[in-house]
Amino acid sequence: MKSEQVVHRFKEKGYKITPQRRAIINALLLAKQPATAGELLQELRDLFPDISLDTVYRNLKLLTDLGLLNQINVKSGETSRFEFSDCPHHHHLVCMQCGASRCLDYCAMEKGGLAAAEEHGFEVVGHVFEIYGYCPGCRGAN
Amino acid sequence: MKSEQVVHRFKEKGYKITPQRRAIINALLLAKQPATAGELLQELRDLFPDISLDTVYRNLKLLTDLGLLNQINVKSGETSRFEFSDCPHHHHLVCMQCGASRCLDYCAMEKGGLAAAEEHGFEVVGHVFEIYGYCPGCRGAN
DNA sequence: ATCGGTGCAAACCATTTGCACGTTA
DNA sequence: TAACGTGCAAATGGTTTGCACCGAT
Repeated sequence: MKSEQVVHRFKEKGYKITPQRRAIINALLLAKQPATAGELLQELRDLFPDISLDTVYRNLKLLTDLGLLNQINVKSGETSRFEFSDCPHHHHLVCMQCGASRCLDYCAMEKGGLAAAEEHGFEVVGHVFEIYGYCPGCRGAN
Repeated sequence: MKSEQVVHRFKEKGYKITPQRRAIINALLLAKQPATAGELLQELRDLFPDISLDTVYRNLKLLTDLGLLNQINVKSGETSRFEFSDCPHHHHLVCMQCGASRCLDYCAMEKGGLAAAEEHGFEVVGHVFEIYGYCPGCRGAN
């Protein structure tokens, strides 16, 4: 997804485009892996020393509500990660040592999960599939 | 799983058995669905008006660390649910309306997820697979 | 000139922790 | 009686909200 497409979606909905918003979008687009609000704040501080964490959260929430971002929840109480949702549907490998989150082009739902859910009369809206473990760099390091 | 088995595991590990502990174990065993700390507190108050939420949390954590409970995380910031882990490995259907959590005898990992993860040199420790949507009772109610 | 967006500070909520006392083994 | 477990209160960490000002449209 390109920055301008996101900006366009914003204008379409009547939202204004601020420098902070552009910066948040760009930081997310440049991120090599799904990012946390805190990580984004760090990077954004370079350009906007005064940007606040609440602005980051507000915009992440807005982008998520617009359906542009996926929110990846790891554990209750742990921080969420965000990524653009336009990439082909996929899930993640989450490293328990370094916290890195790699994308995985395998979807559990496609392999029967959906059918299993609907057997129960459930109307499926979404799903989470996350694998925890240690990435190659961290294996055995602990 | 029976209450006495759990108690036995506790003693084995050198933990003491208190009335509160027994009550928490029983409340979890009786629960019709994975329970939250708050729900458990409510029920426990009948027997122990003075039991505190921290005691519930402490014991849920202990039981989880001993591998006796599964902790089901929904969203970051939302409360976790707990269930005994001795039932055959499975996942959940979580209703976004009423919060009910039904068990599902389908495991995404078994269908190829594990292989997909190991392709990346990842050492798999655990995984989460949760399906969100609306249960039969809540469909269309919103 | 509006009205939405921002920074700041304070509020919130689930969960955790420090401490002194009570209870189990 | 020696740990360990508990209740209480306070701390924590992620996230949200109220408010007054500022900036995009």
